[in-house]
Amino acid sequence: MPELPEVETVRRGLEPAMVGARFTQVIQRRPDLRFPFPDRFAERLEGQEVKALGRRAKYLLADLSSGEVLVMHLGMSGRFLVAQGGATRMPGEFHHEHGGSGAHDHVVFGLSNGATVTYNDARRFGFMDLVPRSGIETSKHFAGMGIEPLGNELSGETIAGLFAGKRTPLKAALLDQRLIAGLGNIYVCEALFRTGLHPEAPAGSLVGKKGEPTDKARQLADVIRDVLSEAVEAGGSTLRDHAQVDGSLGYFQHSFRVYDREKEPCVTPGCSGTVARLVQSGRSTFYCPECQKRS
DNA sequence: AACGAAACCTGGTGGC
DNA sequence: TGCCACCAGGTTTCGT
Repeated sequence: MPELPEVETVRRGLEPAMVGARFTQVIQRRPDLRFPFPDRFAERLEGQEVKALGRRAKYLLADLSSGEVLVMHLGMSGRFLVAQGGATRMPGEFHHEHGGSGAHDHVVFGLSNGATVTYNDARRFGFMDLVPRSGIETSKHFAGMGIEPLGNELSGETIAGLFAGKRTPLKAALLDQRLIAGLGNIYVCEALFRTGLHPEAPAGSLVGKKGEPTDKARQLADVIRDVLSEAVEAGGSTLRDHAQVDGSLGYFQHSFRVYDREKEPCVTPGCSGTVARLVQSGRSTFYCPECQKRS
């Protein structure tokens, strides 16, 4: 589910249920997800108040009164569902057979406000960790992480600095979380299409002779911000299941221009091209060969 | 150093 | 209908 817009959507959904509440009971149903849970995971959470819920790239960070931060990553299939306490469960809203709930509910957080937050992850590529707030920037998850694409750092200049001299394809450079952190396969495809850049063009081709950004580099920075913002606004993208913590759907998938549109006509007005698919470092890239020329 | 492929796991789908 | 190969929003690890 999760690139940056989906994670941000989850954060916004979890915030009212978690912030200001204490963990009253934490049920951890297995010893590991992608990685082992930290020692005494449930005990270190129980009794702690969630002071704030933040996001960095594709990570969720719950600030705890203990001074620790609950770090959560959703991997490919991680989902959260919030059930409000007290209220009778809405029949069929979620917890139905294929709703992503039940078989792969790995963690259940009971909160002092009566809410129940369930983490479900069929493929278990997600993980959770507890790290001290102080020094979180240098903790293993965040040391070396790239810039936040919705933050102030992203610009043509920073892209030029990050991509200078790189022969690696633009697609790979944009997926590299050490450079820009938060983009994934969908939004990279969409951003390259909107900018009219070929996914196999070398990253360094966005940098001028004196290290200055090309026009395309500046345009790409704007496009990345736009596409991510629009997706957040739409509640993320829903590919196989709900995107939001109340079981509702994101709808940005309806705004995809190239992603998963192989063989469909290019949406650019007047373009007679057809969306093509290629595989780069093991992942599908969708693009329009007419609009996105190697430069 | 830099790159790509494979690995991790389960489930859905499309083609026969 | 049934089976199976292939594909999936991510990241780490292992070979070149």
